[in-house]
Amino acid sequence: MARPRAFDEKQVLDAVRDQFWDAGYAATSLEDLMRVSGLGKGSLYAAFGDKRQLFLRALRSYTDESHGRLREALTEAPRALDALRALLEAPVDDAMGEGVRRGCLMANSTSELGNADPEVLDHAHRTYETSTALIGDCVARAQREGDVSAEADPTELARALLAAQQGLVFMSRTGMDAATLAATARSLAAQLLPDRSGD
Amino acid sequence: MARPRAFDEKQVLDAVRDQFWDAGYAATSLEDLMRVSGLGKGSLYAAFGDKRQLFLRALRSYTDESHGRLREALTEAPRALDALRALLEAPVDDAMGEGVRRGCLMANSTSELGNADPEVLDHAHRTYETSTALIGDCVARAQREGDVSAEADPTELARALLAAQQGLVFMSRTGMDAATLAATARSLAAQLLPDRSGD
DNA sequence: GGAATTCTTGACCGTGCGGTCCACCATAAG
DNA sequence: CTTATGGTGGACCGCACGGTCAAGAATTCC
Repeated sequence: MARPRAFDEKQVLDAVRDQFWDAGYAATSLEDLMRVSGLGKGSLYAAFGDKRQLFLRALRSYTDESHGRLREALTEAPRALDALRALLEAPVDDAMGEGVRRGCLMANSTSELGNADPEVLDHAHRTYETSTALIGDCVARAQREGDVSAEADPTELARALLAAQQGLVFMSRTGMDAATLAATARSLAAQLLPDRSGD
Repeated sequence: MARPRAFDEKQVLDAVRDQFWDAGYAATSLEDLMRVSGLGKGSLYAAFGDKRQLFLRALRSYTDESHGRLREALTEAPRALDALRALLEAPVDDAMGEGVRRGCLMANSTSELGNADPEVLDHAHRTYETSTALIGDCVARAQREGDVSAEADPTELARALLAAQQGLVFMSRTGMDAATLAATARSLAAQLLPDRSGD
C-alpha cells in the first residue's frame, strides 16, 4: 500500500454539488471547485477525471439522495394522501431557505445542458421516470386508503403532480413571495388531490 | 449624416436570441454571436454594448413578443375556456418542434442566471406577474361566459395554470415522449379547468 | 469633389480557462 | 531504514475568452 487519501469522497462531492448548484455548470470554474473542495487540481483530476465527469458524479449523487428521501417521505407517511400533498407544498415549506433560491439541481442541469449533453438528458429522463414511479406507487396507496378516486390512473396522476411540483419550484425561483407561492401550492393540491372525506 | 447601418437591429436581436436560447448565456461565446449575427465585434459592441447588455436586450425583446402573442391568443379566442386549455396544451402542440427542445428562454435564463444577476431575476418576476395578469383576465372572461366556477379567484387560478404550464414545458425538456406529455397536459387541464357543460 | 461623420472590420490585448505534468510527500510492506 | 506506491500541490501550457482600438469604407452635407 501507499499514501492514503486525505479527503473524503462524499464530502468533496457534496461541496462540488453545492457549487454547481449555486452557479451552474458553465459558470463554475476549476478554481471554484478547488476552493470549495480544498483539493488541488491534480487530486481532483486523479480522483474524478475532468470537470464534466466530476459534475456527472455530483449530479448522480444528488439524484440518488433525492430519490432516497422521496421514497422515504412517500412510504413513511401514515397516510399516502398527506405525503402527496406535502410533495406540492415542499417547495414552499423552506420558502426562506436555499431550496427556493437554487431550485432543483437536476432541473437546472436539464435546462442548462439538456440540449447539448445527451448524457445529462438521458439521466434527466431516467430520473423523472423513477420519480413518476415512486409517486405513482404512493397514489396507488392513497387509492387503497380511499383518499383518491379509484378511477384515476396512478401513473397519470403522478405525472400531473410532478409537473405541478416542478412548476411550483420554478415559480418560486422567479422571486414570487412565500405567501403567494403557498396559496398557489394549496390551490393546485386542492384541485389535483381533492378532499374526498365527504364520500 | 454619415454612413448608415448595414444591419437590421431586429434581425440581429432575433439571431442572437436564438443562439442564447440554444446554448444558454455562459455557453455562448462572442464568436457565436458574431457568426449568427453576421456582424464584427466592433459593430456588436458599438450597437449593443457588451455581451450581458446584448443578452438583456434579446431577452426583453423575447418577453415582449411572447406577451404580445399570449395577449392575442387569450383575447382572440371565441371562448376563453378554450384559450386557457390551449395554454396547457401549447407545449405539446409543437412537441416535435423547437419549442420543446429549447423550452422557454425566460425560464432557462431565470434558471441559469436568477441567482447571480438581480436584473434577470427582476425581469423574470415582472414577466410572470404580467403573464399572471393576462391569464387572470382570461379566467375572469371564462367566468363571465359560465365556463369557470364564479367562486374561483381568477388570479389564483391563473397562477396555478401558469405553474402547471411551466411544469409541462419543463417535463417536455426531459425527453418525455409527445404522447405521454399530451396525456399529462390533458389530465392537468381536466382537473384545473373542469368541464361545466353539465351545470 | 471635399469634409465631416458614422459604421465596419479585424488585428490585437490581457486574462483566466480547462487540462497536463512532475517533483515532492506520506504511508505501508519488507 | 529502505523501498515501492500512490496522493498531493502547484507550476506550467496552449487556447479561447470578452473586450478595445485604430484604420478604412460608406454615406451626407456643403
